[in-house]
Amino acid sequence: MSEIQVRLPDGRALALPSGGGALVAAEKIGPGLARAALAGRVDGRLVDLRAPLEDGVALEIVTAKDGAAGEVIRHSAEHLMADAVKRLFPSAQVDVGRSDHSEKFQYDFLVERAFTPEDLARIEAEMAKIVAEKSVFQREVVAREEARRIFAGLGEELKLSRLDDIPEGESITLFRHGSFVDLCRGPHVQRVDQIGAFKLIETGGAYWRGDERNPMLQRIYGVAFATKRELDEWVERQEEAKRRDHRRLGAELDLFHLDAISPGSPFYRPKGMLLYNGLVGYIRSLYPKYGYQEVMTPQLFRADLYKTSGHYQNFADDMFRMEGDEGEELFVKPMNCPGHCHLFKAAKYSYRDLPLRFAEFSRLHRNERSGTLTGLSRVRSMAQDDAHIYCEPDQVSDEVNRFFEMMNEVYRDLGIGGVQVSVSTRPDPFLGEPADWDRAEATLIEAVKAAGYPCGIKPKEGAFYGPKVECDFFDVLGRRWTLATIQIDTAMPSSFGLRYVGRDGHEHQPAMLHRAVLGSLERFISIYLEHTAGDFPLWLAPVQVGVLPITERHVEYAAKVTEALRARGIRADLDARNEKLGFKIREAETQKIPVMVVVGDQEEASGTVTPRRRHGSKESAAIPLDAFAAGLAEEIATRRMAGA
RNA sequence: GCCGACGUAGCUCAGCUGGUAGAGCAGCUGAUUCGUAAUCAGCAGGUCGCCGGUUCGAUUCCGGCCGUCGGCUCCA
Repeated sequence: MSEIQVRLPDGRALALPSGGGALVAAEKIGPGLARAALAGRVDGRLVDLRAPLEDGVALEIVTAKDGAAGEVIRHSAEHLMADAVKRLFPSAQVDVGRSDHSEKFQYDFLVERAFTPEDLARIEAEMAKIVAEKSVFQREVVAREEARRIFAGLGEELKLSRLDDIPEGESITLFRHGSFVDLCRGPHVQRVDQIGAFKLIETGGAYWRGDERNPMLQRIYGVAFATKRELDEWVERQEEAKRRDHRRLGAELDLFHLDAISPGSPFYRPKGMLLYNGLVGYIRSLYPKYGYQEVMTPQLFRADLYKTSGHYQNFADDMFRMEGDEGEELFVKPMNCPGHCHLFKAAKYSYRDLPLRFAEFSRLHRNERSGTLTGLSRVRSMAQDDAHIYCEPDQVSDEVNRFFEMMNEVYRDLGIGGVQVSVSTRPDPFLGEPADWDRAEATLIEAVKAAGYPCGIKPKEGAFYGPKVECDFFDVLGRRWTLATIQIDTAMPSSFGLRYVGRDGHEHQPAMLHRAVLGSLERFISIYLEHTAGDFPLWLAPVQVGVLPITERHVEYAAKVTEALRARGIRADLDARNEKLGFKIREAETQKIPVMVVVGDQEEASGTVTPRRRHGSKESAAIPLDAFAAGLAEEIATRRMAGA
C-alpha cells in the first residue's frame, strides 16, 4: 500500500494514504480543523476536500476564516438552490451555475413558466429546510456512460448536452448531497449546514449557453456567506448603493433627468450642465499640455464614410439612419474616429507633424437596444472626451505613456485612485490581419509594463478594429468600472488609406490610437456621482458656496457677500428664504454644497463671513470677506481636494 | 431585441376581494426674525402611463402599446 507526502504551510510534511484528499489531511492534523474544513488549496488553486491529492504538493486547508471560503460556500449554495428548485418544481431541468463565485451565485433552469418573487421566497424557505437536514456532500468520479445514464434517467437533457462538452479523457465528477446529484467539478463544503447564511436576490431570463438565438432559461441569483454577519454587511452595501444611485442623486441634486419623450437621452438642467461643462472644460484645459488639438467634425455623414470604416458592416442597425435628397443615405455619427481619419486625409502630413492628436467633444448618438438603456450609464445620446492619435509606429509606446500621465493627473484631481490596467485581446469577429493584431497586443502589453503597471489580460474583449488598454477603478463600494482606455486601430489606417511622408521621403501608414480618459461623459457622471455620493470636489461642484443669512435683515449684506464671491468667479448662491439657519444648513448639506458661509450681525458689523465646510464641525471663526474669497479662489484654481 | 417586475400629485409612497383617490416632502400664502442638519398654520396640486375590452360602473380585472427597473444579449 503506497503513501503520498504533502507539505503543510508550516513546512511540515504529512503522510497520507494514496488517494487521500485534503479532508484526510485535515483529519490527521486535528479534529477541529477537520470539522471546519471547507476546501483545500494546492498551488493557489482551490481543490475539493475529497479529491485525491498528488504526491509532493503543498497543501493548505481552507476554513471559514479564509478569504476564499465564500467562493466554496457560494458554489455549494448553488447545489442547495438547485435541489430546492427540483423539490418544488420536479419538471424543471437544471442547467449550470456560475464559474466565478467571487460575488454571487446563480443557476439556470428550464421551466414552463418564469419564477415569481413568491417562488423565490418558497425556494429560499425550502433551502433552509434542506440545510436543517445537514446532508453531506459526496464526490464521485464516474464513467461517461454512467453519467449519461444517471442524467438521462432524471430527464436532465440540458445536463446531457453539458456532459458532451467535457472533452474525452477528462474525468467526470458528480457531487451528491441528500438525493440531489449534479455534474460538477467542485469544490464543495462537507455538509450543507456549513452554508451559514444565504439570500436569493432576483430572477431573470438568460439565454441557453449565452446565445440570443437559443431559448431563454430562468436564472436565479443569490448570495451566500459563512456567517449571518457577512450577509448583513452585504445587505447594507446594497442599501448604500441604492442611496447613491445616480438617477436618485441626479434628481435630488437637480442635475439631470430622463424622459420618455426621448428614451436614453439625458436632459441636463443648469446644475448638471455646470458639472458637464466643468468636466469638459477641465479636460480641455489639459490639452495644450499633452499636445492635443481640438477639432469638430460633422454630425451627419454619408454612408460611404462608415462603409470605409467598417461600422456600416458591423453596426448599421445601431446607428440612426436618415435620408437626404434623392434617397441619399445619411447616418447620425455614433463615434468620431472615421471623421478624424477623414480629417487626417484632407491634408498632407509628414513625420514632422506626428504625433497628431485630434480631440473632440461632439455629441454622439447610438441606437442602443431598448432593453440595454439604464440611467446615464447606458444612453443613446452621449459625448466622450475623445481623441485619436496618428503617429509613427515606433511612437506608440510613448503615446501610451503620455496617455497614462494625463490619466494620472485627471484622476488625482478627481480623487479617483487604485487603477488596475489590462489589455483586451482580439475578439471574434475582427478586422485587419492577425499578425498586426499580435504585434499590436504585444506593443500594448509592453507599453503598460513599461509605464509601471501590472498588466492584466481580458481575453477576446478587444474592439473589432484593435486591442485595447483598459483602466479599471474600484469605487468606494468596491464595484469595478472601466474608465480610461487607449486602443490601437489595426484597421482604419489601411481602410482609409492614411499616409504620411517619412524621413526617407516615402509614404508610410501611420499608427492610429483611440483614447478617452473619462470615456463617455454620461457614464462617467453616473459612476462619479455614485462614487462621491454627490460630494464633488470644490472646483467641480455646481454650487461652490452657499451664502446663508441668519435673518431677513442680513439678506442685504449676504447679497453683497454673494456678489463679491461671484466677482472672483466663484459659484455662490444666496439662500434668502425666510427660514432658520439650521434649516438652511441642512438644505445646503443635502445639496452637497462644499462651503457654506454664515452671515449675521457680527459678520455684517465687521465685514466678515463665518465659513462652514460640508459635513464640517460647528466650530468656526469669522474671517474677513476678502481674505476668505481670495483663499477660496486659490483653492478652486489649484483644484485642491478636500482634506488636502 | 428577449425574460420578469413595476408605472397613482414635482418627489417618495398608501389605496382589502371593482363603487371616479390619500399622506409626507417640495410648491404657494401668512405668521415667526431665529447663530450651525427640518419653526408653525393655511392653501393649492392627480385625464391613477396610453389605447382598447369585460362590466350598470375600471386606478383596481383582461389584452395591446409606451416607458422605467433588474437580468440576458449587445456595448464601435
